[in-house]
Formats: sequence, structure tokens, C-alpha cells
Amino acid sequence: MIDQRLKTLRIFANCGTVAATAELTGYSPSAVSAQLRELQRSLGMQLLSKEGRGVRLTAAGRQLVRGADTLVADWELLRASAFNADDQVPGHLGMGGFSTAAAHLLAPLAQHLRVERPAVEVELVEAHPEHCLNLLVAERIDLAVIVSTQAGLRSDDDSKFEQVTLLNDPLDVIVPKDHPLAGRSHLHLEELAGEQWITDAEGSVYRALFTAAFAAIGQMPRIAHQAKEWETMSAFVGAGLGVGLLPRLAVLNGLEGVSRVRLAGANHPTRRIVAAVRRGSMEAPLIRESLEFLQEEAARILRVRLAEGG
Amino acid sequence: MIDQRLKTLRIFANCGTVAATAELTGYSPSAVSAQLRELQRSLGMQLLSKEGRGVRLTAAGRQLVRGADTLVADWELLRASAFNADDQVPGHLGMGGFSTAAAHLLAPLAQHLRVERPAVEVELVEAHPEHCLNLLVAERIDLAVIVSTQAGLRSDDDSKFEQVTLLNDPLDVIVPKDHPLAGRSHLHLEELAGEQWITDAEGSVYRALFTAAFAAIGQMPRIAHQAKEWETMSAFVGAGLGVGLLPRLAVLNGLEGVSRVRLAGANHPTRRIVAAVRRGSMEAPLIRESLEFLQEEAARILRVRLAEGG
DNA sequence: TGGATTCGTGCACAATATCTGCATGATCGA
DNA sequence: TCGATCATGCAGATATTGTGCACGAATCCA
Repeated sequence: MIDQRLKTLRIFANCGTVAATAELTGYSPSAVSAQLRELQRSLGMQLLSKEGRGVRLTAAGRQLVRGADTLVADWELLRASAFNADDQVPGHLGMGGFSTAAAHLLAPLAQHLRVERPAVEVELVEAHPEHCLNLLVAERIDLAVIVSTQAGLRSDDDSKFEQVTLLNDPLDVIVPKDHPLAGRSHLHLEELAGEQWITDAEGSVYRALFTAAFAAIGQMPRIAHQAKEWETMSAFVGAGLGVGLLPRLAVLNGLEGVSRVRLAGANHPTRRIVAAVRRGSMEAPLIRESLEFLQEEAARILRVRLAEGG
Repeated sequence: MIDQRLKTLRIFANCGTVAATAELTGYSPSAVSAQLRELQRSLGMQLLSKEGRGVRLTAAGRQLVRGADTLVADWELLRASAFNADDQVPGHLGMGGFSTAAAHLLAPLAQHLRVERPAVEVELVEAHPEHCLNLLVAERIDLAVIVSTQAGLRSDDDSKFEQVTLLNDPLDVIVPKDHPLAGRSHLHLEELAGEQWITDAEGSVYRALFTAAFAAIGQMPRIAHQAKEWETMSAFVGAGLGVGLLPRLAVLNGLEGVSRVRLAGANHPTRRIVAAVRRGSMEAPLIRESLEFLQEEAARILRVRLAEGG
């Protein structure tokens, strides 16, 4: 309902470049450029100025973007209240999540909605947590299941999103089968401080999680190799290249050659899995219902996992 | 910046019919109809239902319209703050007012702006007070000078507009030249309670003003004839058909046959002339500047009138 | 330093959305 | 029952908006 051009400006403010905005929104770069030009013309304001080979926001542009968060949240709230007023639901619901979430949480939700709300056309997208938030802003999806870093979201995201914690997924250690610690039922992270570690590249959510886990015990582990996928990491570990951290919920196809050991300790590392929606939309019946289902499903999963192995 | 379809819905909520909405917005009726249909489709909500030969809002529609006021005000505020952030002004400014206001207040303002802000394209519209407010909502104009009834605006208009009082225009009495009271310098409204009165039709702003003036002294005067224009009323009075109330600022071409007498008394009747803008837009530099000019101009006019005849 | 890359923008053309004018059916008032 | 008013749908015209490509500018890398 907010003008498309203003939405584009917001996304541009997040990305910083026209090209990235185009990719995120699905427009071509020239369309984004034209939209921003047209926005400035119709408002009679200069919003962008050249900066090197790119463009950056002027004071007026920044002011506009800052206030736009409130505007969008107000609209979401209004839309939600209108749905409530007649107990109607929208015809489409887009949901995004990272791999594990997509498999364990969103798939059951989609199945549930297909039964309970057959009129709603559900669309699933698998994407990395950071990308999910961008898709949320761009309104490509309406609900995202992401890994929250300990620090939480970026500060300015508080005005864009609302979150619900779904579950705290504990991190296990995977070590080669012939590792001295492989037989243990539990161990402490401190015991592994001297190991060679395998984790994701700098800047990723998993790396941030990894760093935070060791920061909590005052250690700075040695990172020997990088892997993006759990399967890859598992293979590396199996080859004796090092050890790694693996979320409890991540199930591996083949565990040959590796051994999963639980971490003990007062505050053993976990990854917090949260559902995020655009601020204001949480009041919408369909969103509320979906979030409740996700919380129940998360609780169910936790119960199953506890039963599986204490 | 708010979607055109939602704006149309708001205006429809004011008018009640598609046809009136079309007239006010400048669209054709089928365009309005199509916009509302499209709005419902894109929101996945039913907003209208058939009612006789017209349509009326559903609960969801009413909820949407109610909240839209806040949304629009937030946008106006945001736009104004963005203008302030770079000290820029829009390229166009529409202003509306009823006849006297258009002549005495808006014309000097337009002249002032042509000198001070040559880049701004100024547009003047003469329209009745009620219509001015509709034009304000429809964004055909950005500033309106209207007569405020004692009761103020309608209650739900408070969320749509902000007002500034420009001046209190006292009401004089015009009587036939040969009337017993014609020579008096001042007189009290009570002395005229038994006269035959000439005023505008039921439902008009002037009629409301008239009624309020007599209600204040607990009288219900006898209305003998109706006239829309001051000139018409003056002619009626000159023909001996009755007496009438005439605002001080209303200057008549010919005053032959009639005599203007001032009203005395603690709270002699006045019409309050106010400037109204869309809520939120008062922070915009150009609007603020215009309002200040209008207040000064109003004060100047009052001084001149006071000098003319104490 | 020079070539490759990335970025934003403009233009011609295509696709889409939107408006108008008219015809139609429904409803209301006289 | 007739005329007026109202909303809506459709066909065609119009305006808006998007795409693909080319270009110039700025940056990066070797």
C-alpha cells in the first residue's frame, strides 16, 4: 500500500547499491534507477547524490528512509486489524528460512496450512538468515525463520521486525570416530580448545555463532578449514582434518567416520532459532496462527530430541 | 505516497457514493469502481458490500478507513520532515478558500509566494468551506481557508486536519436605509429578534453561523427569505424584504438602499476564519511560511478595518 | 599503468496498468 | 410505471512502468 517507489528506496538504503536493490526486488537495475528518479521528481526532493561510481542518500533521503519504517509498520498493523475486523485471511503467504528451518519447521507449517486454510497459497523459499530479512522487507515473504546471533538483529532492524523465539538448538561437537574423546557422552568446550576447527567463512551467521560460543569461555580457537554445508564439514571431520560444531537439529545423511558428542556446561552454546515478521503484521490472524503452530512444532521437536537421547 | 486506491477508499468513505468520489477526485466513476475492486483483490479483503443501489463499507473497510487517517498524517509528517532536512520546497502548492478568503487572504499570499518562491507553482481554487476540506483530503489542494462553525469541524476530521485561527470576523447587520435602526452606530442582536431575516439555506455554513448567533442569545428568529450570495441578500434587504447578517470583511459593490450597523454586546457574533491543512503537513517549510503570512495578513486587515471605523 | 569489472543511467521498445466512454442492470422515488 | 441515480463491466485509448542493451565513469587488480 505504501508506494512502490518508497519501498524501493528503503531497500536501496539497506543494500547501498542500485544493482543489489534490483536483485533483491526482482526488478532490473534500470527500473530501480527509474523508480528512484521518479520518486524524487514527484516529491520535488533530491534524495540521492553521486558518490564515486555509486549513489548515496542525501539528508532528505535518510530522513525519509528513517521515517518509512514507522509508516510501513503502521500499514502492516492497519492491514492486520482490517483482517481481524472481518476474520478474513489473505490469499497468499510467503515464508522463508534457512535449510534446517525450512525442513523441520516450515514444511510442517505449510502442510498444516494446506489442510486448515486451503484458500491460502503458500510459498516457501530457502535462503540464508540475512537474506530472509531482506526478502521480508521487500515483501517477497511474510514470515522468516532465522538463526538469531547472540547480539540479536541489527539495531535499526528493531523498527522493521518483530520476533518470536521458537527454540534454543544446542550445539554438539562432531569429532573423528578415532578421536580420543569420541566415546564420551558429554564433554566441555574447554576440553576442545586446542583442536583444529572447521567452520564457515568470516561474516556468516554460523561463523558468528561459532565465535560467540568460544568467546563465552574466553577462548579463541584455531580455525583450520572452512565449510559452508554441514555435510561438507562432516566429511572434513571424517577425513581427520579437525572437529566442528553441529546444531542438534542438523541431521546428517551419513555419519560414518564421525562421532557426535554433546556439550555440557552451565551455558553450553546454542543457536537461537526465531521467527521474524514485518513489524505490525503479527496481529494478522494468519500470521498469528502460523507463529503459534511454529512454536508448538518447535516444542514438539525438542521433546522428541530429548526423548531420543536425554 | 500512500497508494492511490487507499486514498480513493478514504474519499469514498467521506462521500458515500462512487459517483461523488469520482467527481471529487477527477476520475470517472468506472475508474473509481475499478480502483476499489482492485484494492480488494490486492488486499484479499472484501471492503464493500451492496446496499440498495449503492455500496457501503464492510467492517474491514471501515477499519481500514479509520486507520488510514493516521497513516496519511504520518506520511505528511514524514514528507515535511524530509523537506526540512534539506530545506527544500515542493514545486507545486494548491490553495482553496471561499470567496472572501480567496480575495482577501489567498490572493496576497499567492502574490507573496510568486516573489519569494518563484520556483513554486501556485494554484488557487475558490470553493465552499466544506468542499475545501474534501479537496484537501483528495490532495487537490494543500491549504484551505475556511469558515469554522462554533462547533468546530466534524469530530472525525480532527484526525485529518490541523487548523490555525486567522481572524474573528465580526458580523454586522444590514437593514434598509429607511429602517428605524438604520442610523444607529451600534445595536444589540436582541433588538432585532422580531425582524424578518434573510439568510442562506439550511445546511450551509452561513446558516449554521446565523443559527448559532441567535442561539447564543436564546432566540429563534423568523427566516423570511433565502439568499446564497451577499449581493443577493443585500438586494433583498434594499427591497425591504427583511434584514440580514453580513461579515465585516464582506464588501459589497453597491450599498444603495441598505445601511450597515455594527453589533455590540459582550460576545457579539463573529465568524471564525481558519486555515486548515492536512494533519502532519504543518511542519513543511512552505506550509509553515504560508500560514505565517496568512496570519500576518489577517492581522493587517483587522488593523485596517479598525482604523476605518473603530 | 592499463585492462577488466562494477556501477548507475539513458534510450528504444515492449508489457502492463489504468482511465474513459458507453451500455447495462439494479434500485429508488414520484 | 417511468425517470433518475447508482455501480459495474467491457472495448479501446492512453499512460505508466519495466526490460535489454549500450555507454561513461569510477574502481580494482595485476
